[in-house]
Amino acid sequence: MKLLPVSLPPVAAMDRLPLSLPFNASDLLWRYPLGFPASQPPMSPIVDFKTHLPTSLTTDPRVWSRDDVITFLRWCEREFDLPKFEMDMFQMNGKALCLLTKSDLAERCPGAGDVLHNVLQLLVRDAQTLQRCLPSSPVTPTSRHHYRPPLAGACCLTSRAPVSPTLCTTATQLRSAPHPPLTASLVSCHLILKLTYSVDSQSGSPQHAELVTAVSSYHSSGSNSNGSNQSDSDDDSYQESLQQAPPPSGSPPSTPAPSLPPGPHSPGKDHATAFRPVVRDYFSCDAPETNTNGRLLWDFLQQLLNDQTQRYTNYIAWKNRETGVFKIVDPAGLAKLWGIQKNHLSMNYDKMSRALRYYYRVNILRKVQGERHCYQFLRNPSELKSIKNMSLLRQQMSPTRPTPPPVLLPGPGMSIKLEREELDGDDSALAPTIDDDELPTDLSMSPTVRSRPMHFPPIKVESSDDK
DNA sequence: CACCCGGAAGTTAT
DNA sequence: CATAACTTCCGGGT
Repeated sequence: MKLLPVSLPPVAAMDRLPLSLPFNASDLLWRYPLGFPASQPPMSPIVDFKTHLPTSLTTDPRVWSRDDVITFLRWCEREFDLPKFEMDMFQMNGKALCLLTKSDLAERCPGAGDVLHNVLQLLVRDAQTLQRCLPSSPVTPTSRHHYRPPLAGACCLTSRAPVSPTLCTTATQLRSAPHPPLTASLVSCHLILKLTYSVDSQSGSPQHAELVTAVSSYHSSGSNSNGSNQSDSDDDSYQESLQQAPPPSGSPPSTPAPSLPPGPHSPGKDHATAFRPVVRDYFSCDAPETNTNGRLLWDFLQQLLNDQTQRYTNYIAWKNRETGVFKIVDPAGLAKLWGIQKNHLSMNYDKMSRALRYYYRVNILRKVQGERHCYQFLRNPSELKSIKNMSLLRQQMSPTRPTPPPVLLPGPGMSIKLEREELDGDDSALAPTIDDDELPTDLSMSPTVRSRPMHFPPIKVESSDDK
């Protein structure tokens, strides 16, 4: 009997991707999530079973015909060594199948209901996620906008009823077509916001108005986003229209760059066979639960930093990719982008940098001392995602959170900085070697977590290309 | 004055 | 409802 596709994969499978190792020679790939296609991290067991779906089936079970349902059930019998299904009990299309509860399924196929239910749930959830994922720029709103029901008017940008083969074509084209420059992304953002809000009968609401003006405002400020002061007070310059707004300075012309995960997807049946493998190249879409998709700040920064066409180098750029050191070139501009991403339109560098500082305590980031706007990633993206998984797993598997090991608090007069300098030792290491179990992922101010001292002394970085 | 730091409290999505 | 991950504000240091 094969591994059942249950919701929670074994911890060992999730937290030990090859790339999550401490930084040995082969791990220099760690700053290059976009280099993965050549050496993809292995798929999680959850996702893996989908690769074996009959090619005649789309990945979205909700669009299956009756025949598809039968095909799927036959496949499940084989794939999971299930007892033979009574096919008369499944004279329904995929949509109906998906509506069956676990107990419904258990009635229809005793002993296999759970498996069937899990498989279907995973397929549905994945399909839903992929639909939400359509806009691929990191500078687009995530969760709160895309979790709304698909909207006809927005389908070209966000999602569409799952059956459309045209979307499949569109999605493929989107991936292969020249990637829109930032301006286009923001216009898309604007359109998505407008359309999704109008669904809620909120068009014209203060929030709606604010969103639109904020994007416009960003465009107008983009022309002079040279790192100079551009704080909250620029919210009063909304005059420029989106169409007239110039792209951010130095924004390169459109270039092919299907770089920003996740890619668009729809399971149009005719295209499913050819389409499915392509979609899986975007590993961030492989595991919906772990796809932060730019919602988290570190992920957002990584996406900007690793943009294949380097569209965001005027905002943020690697200083040393190997060591994870990067520089925020345009603090105000980057903060704006982050604000748009999170729909916190009064975001500024002060606030964003506070969020960055919270990463210090969990060893995701550290400051490059003496270098303005320079930070260093201490963990690669795959590690961070793995850690996130572990954290989730822990919460789901144990009713009580394990208490962190006792840590000596620095005395009242002792600053953390001093302690860091005293620690010393593994400074020469390219990157820290911490047991994942030690790494807190909770950024909250909980005293149980906060007391952990930093392990790494501040570093100096060669600043040849920086003043 | 612009960073940078971290405490404290609040917010939002999950 | 609990929690994670910020967001917002701020006083203090460089």
